[in-house]
Amino acid sequence: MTEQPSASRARPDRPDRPDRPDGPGWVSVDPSEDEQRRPPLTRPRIVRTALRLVDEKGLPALTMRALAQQLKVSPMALYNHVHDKEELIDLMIDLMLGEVDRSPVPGDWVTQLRVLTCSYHQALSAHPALARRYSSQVRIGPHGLLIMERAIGLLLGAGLSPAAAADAFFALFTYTVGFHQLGQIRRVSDPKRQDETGYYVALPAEQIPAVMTLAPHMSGVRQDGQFEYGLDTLLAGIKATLTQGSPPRPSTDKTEAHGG
Amino acid sequence: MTEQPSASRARPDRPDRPDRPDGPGWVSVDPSEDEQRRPPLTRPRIVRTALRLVDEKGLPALTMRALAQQLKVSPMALYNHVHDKEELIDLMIDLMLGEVDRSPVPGDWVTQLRVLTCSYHQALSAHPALARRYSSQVRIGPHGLLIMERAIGLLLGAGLSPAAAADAFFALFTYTVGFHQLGQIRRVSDPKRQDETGYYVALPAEQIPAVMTLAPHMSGVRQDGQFEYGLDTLLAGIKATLTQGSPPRPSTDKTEAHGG
DNA sequence: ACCTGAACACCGTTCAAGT
DNA sequence: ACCTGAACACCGTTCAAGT
Repeated sequence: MTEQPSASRARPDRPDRPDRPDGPGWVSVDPSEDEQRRPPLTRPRIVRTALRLVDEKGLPALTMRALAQQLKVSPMALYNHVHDKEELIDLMIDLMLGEVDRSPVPGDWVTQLRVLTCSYHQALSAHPALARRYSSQVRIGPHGLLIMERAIGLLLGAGLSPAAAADAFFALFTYTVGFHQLGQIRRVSDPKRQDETGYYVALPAEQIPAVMTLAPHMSGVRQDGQFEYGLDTLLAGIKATLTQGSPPRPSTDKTEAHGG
Repeated sequence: MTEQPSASRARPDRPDRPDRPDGPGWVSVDPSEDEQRRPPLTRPRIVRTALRLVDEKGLPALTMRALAQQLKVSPMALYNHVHDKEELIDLMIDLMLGEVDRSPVPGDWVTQLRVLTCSYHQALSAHPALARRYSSQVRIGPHGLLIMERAIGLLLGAGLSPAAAADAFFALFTYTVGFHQLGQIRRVSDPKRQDETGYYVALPAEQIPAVMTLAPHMSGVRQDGQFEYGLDTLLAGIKATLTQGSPPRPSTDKTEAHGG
C-alpha cells in the first residue's frame, strides 16, 4: 500500500518537461532557465533535499527558511506538505532507515543478524548528523519497524524466548545506535575555547595515566573494526544464552532474576 | 586546586544574613522578603539551577531567559559567569558526572568495572533529559576524564593490551550511554499526531508478527535489569578476550603504565 | 566588577490573502 | 489546491549604559 512505486497511476500527460520539442538546434539563451524550471514541490523531494542539506551542512543548518531557499520556494510552501519540522525530521529518519538492506542472506541466524546490524550501522554511518539526532530521540517509523521485525524474527527463530529476545534485541539496538553519537568525542578545551576560563582545562597528564596510555589507540576514535568488536561480543553473548543458562558466562550457575 | 571547598578563605564578615538579630519576637511583615534576599549569583548556583530546571521541565525549557527568571536576575547577568549556553550545558554535564562514585570497591576487576559502570548508569538515569543531550554529543570534561581514567585503569590492570582495552572501553561506554536515549522509544503516530497524515500510520500487525510477539515484553521499554543484561554480556565477552584472545596472558611482572 | 534594558539577527509558525 | 508576504512570539547574544 505504501510501496506502490509512483509510476503506476499518476502522471497523465504532464505538459511541462517537453524535452526541447521546439526544434533541434534550439538552445536556451537564458542560462538560469534550468534553475527556474524547478520540479514540482512534493513531499519526497522536500525530505530528500532536507537530508542532503543535513548531510552536507549539519543539523543546525536545517532551517525551514534555508530548506525553502534551497528548494527555491517560500518557507511557508513547505507547510503544505509537512506538518511541522518535527514531522520533517521523522520523515528524514525513515528515509535514512530505508537504506538498510533487510533482504535475507545465506548463513545461520547469527550471521544473518550480524549482516542486518552491519547494514543498519552502515545506513547510520552514511548520515552521521541525522544519526546523532535519531539516537537522541528514537522514533519508530515504518522502516524502523520492519528492521525490528526482521531482527526479532531472527532471534525468535533461533529459539530465544520472547523475554530473552527482547533483552537481546535491546542490547544490540542500544549498542548500534549508541555507537554513532560517540563518534566525535572530543575533550572540551581543545577547540577555540582553549584560551577560555580554567574550569575546563584538560586535567594534568599525571592524573590520567591510563587514559594517556590509551591515547594513541583512541585517536581516530572511529577506528575500523571497532563497531564489529562490540557487535561480535554481544552476538557471542546472545548465542551463549541460547545453549547455556541466562548470563553468558557465569562462574557458577546462578540462574536468578532472569525470568526466561 | 579546583577542589578547595569554598569555606576556607572567602567570607570575611558578610553583613547580610544576620539571623534576625533585631530582636527575638521580630517577624518579617513582608512575606516576599525571603524571595528578595536572593543568594549571590555564582557559577555553581547557575549550573545547579539549570540542572534542576532541565530535570523538572526538560531540555527545551532551558532558556537563558527562563533560567534568568528562575534566578531572579536579568538574562544578561548570566553571561558574566558563563560564556554561552553551550558552555553552560558542558558544566551541567560535568556536574552530573560528578555524581558518579569512582571510589574503589572490593572484588576483582570485573566486579569493580561493573560497579563503576552501574554508578555511571545511575547518574545518567537521575537526569534523563540531560543524559539524552549528553549522549547526543559527548564532551569529555574533568569528571568524565576521571571516570575514563578509572575504567581504563581497571582494564589495563586486568592485563588487556592498550588496543584491547580501548576496544573494550569503547564498547562499554557506547552501550551505557546508548542505553539512555533509547529509554523512551515510542511509535510515531501514537501521540496526538494520531489523527494526522497517513505516512506514519503504524504498520498493520500482520506485517510485524515478531514485533507483536515481543510487544508485552517491551512495553515498559525500561525494564529493571535490562541494562545489566547487556552489561554482563559485554563484561563476559571482555573477560573471554583475556583468557582466549590474542595477548596470551601476561602473568609475568609487567609493571608498566599502571600507577596505583 | 557586576548587572541592566534595548536592540539585533535569527528561529518556527499563524494568518489572511493571493492565484 | 497550492503558494505567498507580512507578522507574531519566541530564541541567543551584542552593545552601550548604568552602579
